[in-house]
Amino acid sequence: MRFDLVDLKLFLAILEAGSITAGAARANLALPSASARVRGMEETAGTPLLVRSRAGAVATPAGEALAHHARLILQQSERMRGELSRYGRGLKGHVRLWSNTAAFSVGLIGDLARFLARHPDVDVDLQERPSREIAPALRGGLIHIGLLSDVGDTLGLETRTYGEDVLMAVLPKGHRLANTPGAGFADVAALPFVGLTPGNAIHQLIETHAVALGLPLKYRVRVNRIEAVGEMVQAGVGVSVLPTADALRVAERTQVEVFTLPEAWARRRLVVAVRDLQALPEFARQFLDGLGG
Amino acid sequence: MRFDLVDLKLFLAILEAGSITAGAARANLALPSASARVRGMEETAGTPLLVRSRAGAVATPAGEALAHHARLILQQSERMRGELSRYGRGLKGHVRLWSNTAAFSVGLIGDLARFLARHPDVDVDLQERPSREIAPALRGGLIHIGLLSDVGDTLGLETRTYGEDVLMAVLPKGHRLANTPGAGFADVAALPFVGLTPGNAIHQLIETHAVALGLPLKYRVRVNRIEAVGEMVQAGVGVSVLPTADALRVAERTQVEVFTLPEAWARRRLVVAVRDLQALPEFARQFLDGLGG
DNA sequence: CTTCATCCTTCGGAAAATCCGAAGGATGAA
DNA sequence: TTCATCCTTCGGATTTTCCGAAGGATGAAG
Repeated sequence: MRFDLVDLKLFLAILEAGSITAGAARANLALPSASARVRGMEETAGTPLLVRSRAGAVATPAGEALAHHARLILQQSERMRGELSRYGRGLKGHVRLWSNTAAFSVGLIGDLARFLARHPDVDVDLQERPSREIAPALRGGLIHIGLLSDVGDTLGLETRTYGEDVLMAVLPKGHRLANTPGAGFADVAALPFVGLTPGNAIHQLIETHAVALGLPLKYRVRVNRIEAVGEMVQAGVGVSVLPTADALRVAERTQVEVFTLPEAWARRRLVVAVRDLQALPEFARQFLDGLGG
Repeated sequence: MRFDLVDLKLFLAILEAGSITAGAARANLALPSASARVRGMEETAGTPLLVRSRAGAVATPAGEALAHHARLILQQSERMRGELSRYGRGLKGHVRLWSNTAAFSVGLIGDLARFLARHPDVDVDLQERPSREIAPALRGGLIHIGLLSDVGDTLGLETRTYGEDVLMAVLPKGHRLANTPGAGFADVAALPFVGLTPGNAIHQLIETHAVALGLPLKYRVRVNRIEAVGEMVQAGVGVSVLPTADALRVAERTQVEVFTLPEAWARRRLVVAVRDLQALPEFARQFLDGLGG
């Protein structure tokens, strides 16, 4: 079969080294073998892949395309090797899990850590994906479990509520707002603000609503670690807004006040979904049991 | 080298067929060859991959993991073959492009169609990704061009403005709001609404701001094609909100009124980014020239 | 213009991997 | 007990792959 993994590895080695000669050496092949392999690939593709010159070889556009895919394939193959070798050393299973961003803030990390501690012989492959990609992946059998927002299309999947993503305000200790009945986002947004770095989904949600209220947030500082938010607020730099789980953790470690935002947009239902509970492997079901426990 | 493509194909064939015997036949191999390959894979992995029984063979958890990766690898390899065969038939280049959702509404599809028509010998691989994934992919050389929101991290990339994603209101012909100076989203959100299907990013943005205004949208109907929105509005079902490009196209084909929403959140700047303009292949630069032209 | 170094290709035989048919268990149903 | 089905093992044949040696091609150096 043409385009075996040796072919792909060799081709990348040639591009990196700049010549077939040097690439062959890197791939532990004799020069004639490398040359023959390249010729074979070019015959199969029906187009030149390398431009040979006095100084060496560079890729044609077709060669670039080949290299692009070769990198992806070899990377995937490397990941596979790694996983399988762990099975050889006693691993019992691999839970494949996709989650939207929100679920990370609702205790997923905690559940995950607890599960991994209790089941040292089960690995978890967790990836963050938009909700709308998760349902098709479940249907196609690509993953075992999905955590997604319930506004998406979950037809034909088995689901149960995982949690709610509710935002909380974080204030310096003793701040008057903490004991003000009826306080809401508008009150918080009017104060100096400790923000997360742009691109963060929660940040964007908050920003959006602040602008909608005609209250553009007054950022004193922007940080990219949740813990840093707590320290900044504690120091009196400003106030902030975090998902419940993060806010409570921050409240444990630093001297701050928190309260739940009453606005409807601060609350989103998250569901855990599987294609077929019966068909789920044992280890995946164990993981499911630990979710939200 | 262990785990060549024949191995992977064979393994999937065995799982589908339910036995090594039948899988070997599907993979055009004699039974002993298949058996030897499976044994070789198991030795390399250091763990059983199949449970043999009287009735056939089923995968162990390790085997499931292998199958998972095998599917991905073979799929990628198939895509590579397809691309390369097109080069054999005269293809000159392949532009790899990731875009966030918003850019689809700002004429990207039009630019794309125009480019493909003018350059029949260049293909475009367009994928929709969140903005925050695009910059790293550019830096890593995974893609040629990225279209993303400028709130993200574009440090070290060459960028220029591509367009703005501005939302417009869509109203039935002759609706009074169309000629009301100072009309805004609050006026529109108070009317019966023609919505897009949940999960759509624009839909979520609109929903968010409606709730923030204390005006939960009154959906008469939800559709998933832009054209259908125009027909619904024309029929007097309700009003809607669409990106400028879509709104104008709808206005051409159906009898509706449109006006731009004045709110700040309805306006987002989009940029086109590359890692290094100099190093860009010729065909990718041509594509770049056509963007926003 | 000649020489030389570098890079690639071609050729032929050796080594290795792969394949297949035949024969030999193992296992559960009849 | 017999039989059918599925898997494994064995030995030889075939095919693939590899490498060293020899042979262009090309541009730089003398």
